[in-house]
Order: sequence, then C-alpha cells, then structure tokens
Amino acid sequence: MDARAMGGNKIRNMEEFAALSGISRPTVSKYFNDPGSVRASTRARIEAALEEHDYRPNIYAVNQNRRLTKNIGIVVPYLADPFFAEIARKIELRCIEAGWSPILFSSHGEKDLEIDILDSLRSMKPAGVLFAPLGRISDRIVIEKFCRDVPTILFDSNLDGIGEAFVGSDNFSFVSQSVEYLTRTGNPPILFEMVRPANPNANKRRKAYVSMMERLGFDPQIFQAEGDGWGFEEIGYKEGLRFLDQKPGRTDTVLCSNDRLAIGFLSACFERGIPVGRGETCTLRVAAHDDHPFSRFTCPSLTTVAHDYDQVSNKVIEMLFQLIESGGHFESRSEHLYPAKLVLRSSA
Amino acid sequence: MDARAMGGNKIRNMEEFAALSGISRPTVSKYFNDPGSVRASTRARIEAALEEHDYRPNIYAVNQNRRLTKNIGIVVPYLADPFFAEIARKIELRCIEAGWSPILFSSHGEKDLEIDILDSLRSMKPAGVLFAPLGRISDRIVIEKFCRDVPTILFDSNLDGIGEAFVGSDNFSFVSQSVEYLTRTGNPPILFEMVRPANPNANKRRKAYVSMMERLGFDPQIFQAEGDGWGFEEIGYKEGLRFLDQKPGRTDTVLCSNDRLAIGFLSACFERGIPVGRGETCTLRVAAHDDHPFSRFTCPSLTTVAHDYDQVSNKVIEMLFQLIESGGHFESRSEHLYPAKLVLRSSA
DNA sequence: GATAAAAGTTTACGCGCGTAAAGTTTTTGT
DNA sequence: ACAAAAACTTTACGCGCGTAAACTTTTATC
Repeated sequence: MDARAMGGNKIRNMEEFAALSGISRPTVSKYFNDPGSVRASTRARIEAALEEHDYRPNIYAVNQNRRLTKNIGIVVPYLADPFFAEIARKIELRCIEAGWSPILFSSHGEKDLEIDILDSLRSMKPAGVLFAPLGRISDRIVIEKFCRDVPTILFDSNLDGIGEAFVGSDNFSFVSQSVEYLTRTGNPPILFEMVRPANPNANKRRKAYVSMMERLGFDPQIFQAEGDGWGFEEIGYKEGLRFLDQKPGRTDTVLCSNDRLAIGFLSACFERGIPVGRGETCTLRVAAHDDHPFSRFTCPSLTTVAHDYDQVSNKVIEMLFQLIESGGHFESRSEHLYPAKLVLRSSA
Repeated sequence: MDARAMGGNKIRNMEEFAALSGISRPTVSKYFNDPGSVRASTRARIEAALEEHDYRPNIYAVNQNRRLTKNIGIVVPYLADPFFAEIARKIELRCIEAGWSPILFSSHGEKDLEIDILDSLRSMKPAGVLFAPLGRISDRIVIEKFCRDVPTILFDSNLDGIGEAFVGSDNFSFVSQSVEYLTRTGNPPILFEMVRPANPNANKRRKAYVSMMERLGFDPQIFQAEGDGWGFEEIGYKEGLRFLDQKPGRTDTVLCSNDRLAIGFLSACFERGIPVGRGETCTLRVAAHDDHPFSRFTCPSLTTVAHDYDQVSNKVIEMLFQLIESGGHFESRSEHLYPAKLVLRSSA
C-alpha cells in the first residue's frame, strides 16, 4: 500500500486537492473564500475530501493575492497587566468566533517596540486593527501615519483625532462615582496617583477628581507617587509606605488612581498595621478604579469602580466589524465612552 | 511636483525598489535575507535608498518561497495568568532581539482552541515553536502529530516523549524546599490543592509532597479544593473558607500548590480574621509555589518558592535556537529542569 | 599588474493561489 | 419541456519574491 492510498498522505497544493475532490481548482478556491458561495452538492464533495486528506490552503499564497487578509491586529501596551490580558482575551475570542484571525501584540511598555509592531502590522495587510496605545510616550506622528494606512480603532486610551473611532471607559464616570461615594459615606478622599502616569486616562482621572471635589465644595488634595514604568504595584507599595509615614493632609480616605496602585498601597497599609475598611475599628478607607481581576482578593477586598469589560469589548468588536464592512473608513470619527460601575467591597 | 519626486512615494515591489537603489533585484533580495552577505558598498547604497523610500518586502511573498519562515510560535495555556504573561514577555523580547518574529498565542484554557492554534501554526511554517500545553485536557494525539511536523520545544508542563526537548522547573525542588522549611521552622504542612488540577505540575507537586513528608517521618495530609477552570484565586478563596470552617486535621500550616490558590486562600484567612504569618500572634502559616508576580503584595506577603524565570526563559530560547540550527531535530530528546528558590516573606 | 575569487547583473523559472474570460453543464422557473 | 440563470470547467495570467544559471565586473592576493 503506497502513501497515496492512505488517508494521511500530504497534499502539496490546491491543484492536487481539487483533483482528489473531483472539483476544479477555481471552484475549490471559491469554496475556501466562502463555503456558502458554492452549490450544496459540490460543497459536500469538497468537505468529504477534506475529511480524508486534511488539506489547508497555503496562507501566504492566499494572503499575497488578497488586498486585505483575514487578520485582525490587536495591540495592547502591556500584556503582563492582567487588565489588558483580560480584555485581549475577550476580544481575541470574539474575533475567532467570527472567523477572523486575531494576532496579539504587546508593546511591553516600550515606545520603540510599539513603533515596530505598527510597522510589521502594516505589512501584514490586516483587515483591521484594534489598538490600545502606550499613551504619553507614544509616537503620535508614527501612529497617525499608521492609522491613515490601516483601518484602526483605538481603545482604552484615546489619542485625539487619531484612528477611525475610539472605544473606552468614561473616566469621569469612574471618578465621580468613587468621589461621590466616599464623601457621602465618610470624608472626601485624597487622590493617590503617579507623578508621570504612563496612561492618559490617569490625567483625565486627575482632572475629574479636581472638578468633582470642587463641585462638592471640597479641597482637592493629591499625593503624587514617584516612579516610572509599569510596575504599578511596586510603586503603590513603596510610595504607599512613604505616604503613610509622612501623612500628608487628610489621610483617612485614599482614592488610588487605579487598582494596581491600590494593590501595592494596601500591602503597605498591612505592613504598617493600619486597619483598612469601613468598619468602626478601621482608620483608613481605600478605593480605586478599574476592577482589576485581582481586586476581589486583596486584603481587605478592594472597593473600586469597574470597567464595563463586556460593553467595551463588545463595542470594540462591533465597531471593528462595522469598519471592515465600510471598507476601512468611517464618514466621521466617533468616540464611545462607557460608564463605570461602583463595586462595593470591604476597603471603603 | 509629482508623487514620484517626493520621499513618501509608495513602492510596489522589490523590482521597483531595486531600480531606485541602483542595485539588481537578486542582490537586493540577498540583502534582505542577510544584510551581511553583500558588499559593504552595495549595502550602503541599499540602505541609503531604504532611508528615503521606506520599502519592506512583502512578507507573504517572502514566506511563500521559504521552506521555513522567520516566525517563532509561542503558545501558552492561559495568558491572563500573570505567570504566563511574564514568561511570554521575556521569551518574546528575546526572540525580537535575535531578529525573529515571535507570534503569541493563548489557548485560553480551552482544549479545542489549543488544537486550532497548533493547526494554524502548522500552516505558518514557523522556524520553531515554544509550547506550554494545557496539560491534563490536552489532546496528546494531536500534539504528538504536530510535534512530528513542526520543530517544537515544550516548556512549563511536560508531556512525556513529545517535542524535541522540555524545559521547566523542577517540581520536586519546589516542594522539598517548602516542606523542609516549614517543618524545620514549625509544623509539617497540609497540602492545599485542586481536585482536578489543570496542570500536570500539580500532580508532580503532590507526589513530591507525599514523598517528602514520608521521608521526614510525617503523615501527609491533603485538602482537595473543588472547582475547575483557570480561576484559581476564586477557588482558593471559596475552598479556603471551607477549609477554615471545617478545620481538617492539622491546620496551623498550609502549603498551597501554587501562588494563585494562595492569593485566594489568604483572602479567605483575612476575611475570617485569622492572623497569618510566622509571628507569635499568628495562628496560621501559609506558603506556596511559583512566586507569582503579585505574591509580593499579598497580605501578608507570601512566602513561596520561586521559578528561576531567567534561567528557564534563557534555556528555552537557547534550546530553540539550537534546534533551529540543527535543522529542526535533535538526536535525542532532553529534559531540562531548573531548581527553584525559596523566597521568605511574611506569610510563613 | 596579472589572476583567481568574490560579488553583482541578467535572465528565467517556480511557489500556491486569486481571479478573469470563455465555454459547458446543471439548476431554476414557468 | 424549454429558456434563462446559475454554477462549474478549462485556460491563462498575475501577485512579489527566492533562487538557479550563465555571464560580467569588482576586489583581493602575490
């Protein structure tokens, strides 16, 4: 019995497979581009042949001849941040469900890498790109140029006027809820944030904090944590210790700009033996924003304001598919901001 | 001034670019495959032209004509787990440094997705693949077949005899150190693990625990947490509460199979008001394995046994490059296990 | 400065597939 | 049952690049 007689023989190309299936190559090609575009009977014959011989079209040859591929680029600033890992996971699964090939990239917090990624993404001829930029350190010129060439939807952090659309959470919604809750149930909070936040959302949150506090008739107070990079927990911890030791201004209610800072901050509180929470015996309340996947498991569990992960990822996907159907360009750029939801836990 | 006179004009293919650079296409092709393979003077001319016209070879045409591409596949079982995010980050950066194109995949904990990934990876003609399987639920037949076709190195979790090599941490080293430390400085621990662990490492750790305890003359005790999937913190928390309430056997020293379970477990302890640590006032000690990126920030900070991330990722990369140079096949399959390091923090 | 070696040029073919054009067969509607 | 429409077959070309072969030019060696 020679190899050709067995099921596992290797097929070189579509020509050979077409011969085996008894259908002409152009029709087989048509089938692979859209199985519904061929007659049910021929489709059955092709799929029968497919069962036995497990052939797949050469993706490189296919993509060479398409103007656009079936690829979807997904770029996040830092994948080791569980927040991005989680949102990337949702988006990726959605793309797969819809028959696209998501390709995931992480800028790893580095500007040059972000540029490289866009560069190689451009030559990949993706049908669309979902892009969460690094933010402050991003090269706007490069990104702008990229977005002119490749159908791109920004998410998480916005760059004014760049990309076909933006989808993200409404930072004002986060802060207004946290500040309102904290003041209503206790004292107005001091804001704990980084001096040089990597993400533009942090700046928006600071502004929202200030305006919210002023609106409520309180004096905004901000503690700026030193440190750079994406090791937010570490910064929250170290600067949290500094904060606790020097006790600047009001110190019984702290609002961290994001959960990762809060995770570090809570760790510092624990180490200093400061009871955190809303109980009678507690001397400090801590809240934050994002609803990081691990915030349920801090000690005490973190009161925070949650992204509407599902809404955001749904909308991102919806806008992407819409963009692809529109031929890669929208009439006008739209921004979609989703309100956040207060999540009451034990820390405040 | 027409478009051709400007710097930003688009170049269709290598033919056009070669004409602009004044070098023949075959030589330009040679340059892109290995810049060092052409004379310095011609290289300079090509790179000068490259500065002005920013041309890049069509990756699909390139890859179609290569037997193997410059792609490196990286597959992890669950990218939203910071452990894998972190190791993937290291590996990815190494590949980029060395001039390869890493492509990252996450099986998202799903067997079918793992199979799909291997399937599309196969048709990508990667030079090599670094693969951390799901483990228990993986389809061994499919993986075995894949590894016969594509040069693959397994990491993190081993499948006997599959792949060209395995690189990972030595589970016995983890457990022997934790058990030894806990017994030496206090009482022998009870093991807290999942009933149906997703990862084969968990099984090895259980065996190591039992044999280590017996060697030391103690009675092994195991608490098996109910629950499936990759939400380990949640399982650690819920079953931690159950554990604390029913107090099975010795309960003053708990060794969690991994840090993520411990994060949940510590959260449960906090909620029950149980002081954890090695201090006089503490009634419970908790330790675990992995040195998860967040274990420094638990309350109390988690005493654990750390993977040697650097050693493992270095070795994985080293083996991969070696494999590629060897033409995708090793004489014999080797397994490289790295010892872990005890990290003393506050929880035990 | 002669000569061999190295590098570059020209020409040509092949990779695997998308897709157009012209002709043939099958299906659909009445 | 017949005409029109739809689907399929055959033939052919193009995509952008790798690469081999034969030839020419530049560089290294003594």
